[in-house]
Amino acid sequence: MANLADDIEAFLKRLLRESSTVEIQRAMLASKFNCAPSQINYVMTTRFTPVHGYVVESRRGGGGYIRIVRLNMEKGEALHTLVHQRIGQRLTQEDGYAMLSFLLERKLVTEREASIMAAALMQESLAMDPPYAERIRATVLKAMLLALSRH
Amino acid sequence: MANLADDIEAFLKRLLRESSTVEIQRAMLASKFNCAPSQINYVMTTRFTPVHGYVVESRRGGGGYIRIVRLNMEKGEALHTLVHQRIGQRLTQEDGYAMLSFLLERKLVTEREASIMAAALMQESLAMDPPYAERIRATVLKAMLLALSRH
DNA sequence: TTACATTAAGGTCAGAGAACGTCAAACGAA
DNA sequence: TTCGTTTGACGTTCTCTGACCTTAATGTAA
Repeated sequence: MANLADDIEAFLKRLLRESSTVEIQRAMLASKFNCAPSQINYVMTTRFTPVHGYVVESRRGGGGYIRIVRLNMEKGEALHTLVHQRIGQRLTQEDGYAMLSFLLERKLVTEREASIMAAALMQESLAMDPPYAERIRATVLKAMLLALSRH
Repeated sequence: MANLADDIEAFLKRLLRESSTVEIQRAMLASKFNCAPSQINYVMTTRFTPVHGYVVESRRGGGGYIRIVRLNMEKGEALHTLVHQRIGQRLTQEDGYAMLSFLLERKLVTEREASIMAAALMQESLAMDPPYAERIRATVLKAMLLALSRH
């Protein structure tokens, strides 16, 4: 117990109780805990994943940082249930749309938001052969923007 | 974290909220921020590209200048332009995110909406091998829902 | 007027520096 | 042994600078 990773986790979570976002510099934090900088990455990947309710963003280069964002679990409980229990490895378009109308009913998303997501899930947005990521992404974004322009 | 490029970007964008055109002298701006003149070019090429919604014109020699023009578009027009002119057959994550910040700056999307779209464009959402549509869609929807729970 | 020189801009590019990321190997407690 | 932890070497990305280049306006002498 009381190993380094746990200490760093505790330290960060204490900060995250104050505010929903914490921004640190990797080298700073590492020197504060007298460890290798890569230890910070280890803590991020083992303790601050979306499954744990956090999202980690970072930027390299001068002025770089690591930012941890605490997800709103209570408010997002339905969302987390969907993410972690209802959506498996695969998802059909119909099932996806069904979830969207569920989210709409519960007023967890606005109509605009639902239409954005529907666009991203459209068969036409995702079916590509060969499906290189950049091509798919272009199609997806176009679809989402077109969906927006209907409102 | 207080890097120069971000400061200069913020300074210029504040000016660009007042008027749609800003004209500066490179050396002036550089000395105002205590940096090398070429730093200004760096800011231009990384933050004020057409994808970000800006056009930069300049002239050398005596009386030279750098002029930044904010592309001013109505809502429908902006979306239409993005879809039909800025997004080609392929789209990198970087360019996609730049467009999202363009949409946010112009208040054409809310932060929630932008974060949904960012999620759909994430490399992790789209890079799958082999990328059958149903698998991609599952990843994409998970990502979008997680994005929602940040608000 | 022409031609050339000077001065006053901005442009480009390579390289250094500043962060963060990855991964395999070593370590260590249960 | 096993599995989570920890480190260090090496990689990638973003920022920033300085030397050198190009272009435009102006001044000057023939």
